Amino acid sequence: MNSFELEARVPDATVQTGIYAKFFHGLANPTRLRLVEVLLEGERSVGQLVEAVGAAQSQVSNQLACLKWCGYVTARQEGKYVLYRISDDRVRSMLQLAREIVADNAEHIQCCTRM
Amino acid sequence: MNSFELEARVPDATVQTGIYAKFFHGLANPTRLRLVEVLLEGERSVGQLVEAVGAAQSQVSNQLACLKWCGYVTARQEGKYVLYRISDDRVRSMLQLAREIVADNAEHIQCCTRM
DNA sequence: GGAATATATTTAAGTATTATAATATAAAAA
DNA sequence: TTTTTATATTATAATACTTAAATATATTCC
Repeated sequence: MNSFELEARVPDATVQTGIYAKFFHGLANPTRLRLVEVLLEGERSVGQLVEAVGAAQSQVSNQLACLKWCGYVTARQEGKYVLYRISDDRVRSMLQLAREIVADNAEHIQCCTRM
Repeated sequence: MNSFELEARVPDATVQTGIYAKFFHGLANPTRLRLVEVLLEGERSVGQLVEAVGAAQSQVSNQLACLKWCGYVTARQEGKYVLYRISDDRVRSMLQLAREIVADNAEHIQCCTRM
């Protein structure tokens, strides 16, 4: 039984929810979130991103691939460079909203020790 | 060396980013996201949530604990029930924004196979 | 107080993610 | 065409997450 057949047994709401969970998963990693933050300042090459986030080149490349799958970024080749940019500027609003929510609920937020 | 000492060596931006990454991680799981969606309709007991999302009681309880750590929900005891609710209604806006971004970038989004 | 119900915690096994290192590809420069 | 530079892919070991089952706690009802 493949994943399509599996999903057919699950209520629609649940399938849909899975897509958004994956979407949020894109931002659920410090390196990826940092990459998104840097890219919100403008288009960057992989090399520039490696320097900006201070992670290994292969990791940055892998995480960029993940962000691309999730639809956060798009890439274009420019000579020997590959330039990445944010696909949709509303990501900026989403991060801003998250910052506000976290700030205003600081007393409820602790360091997540489980899960 | 504990986590505080470790964090002291990392640039501030990175530490801050970690908090938001954890915050997004709260929504990066289908069961938790579904719980948040149900709770956006109103306060619910654990039992009601178990029925609504169709997961085991212990899992729901664990995921609720995670959402509580992340600051998404707060709980209060009401007799023998524990009632959960969304801490901040702006979570609704965040989910709506995510839906719009996903919808408008459908062509870039594929099923994330790596990471 | 004891049984029943509601919720929380713990444990363990299975699975997925992450970081690192090594290797591969592809464009540009020499 | 060889070398260099930029990026992508793959493999793997370490870690984290998820799920399910078992058990614990806490409240109400009898």
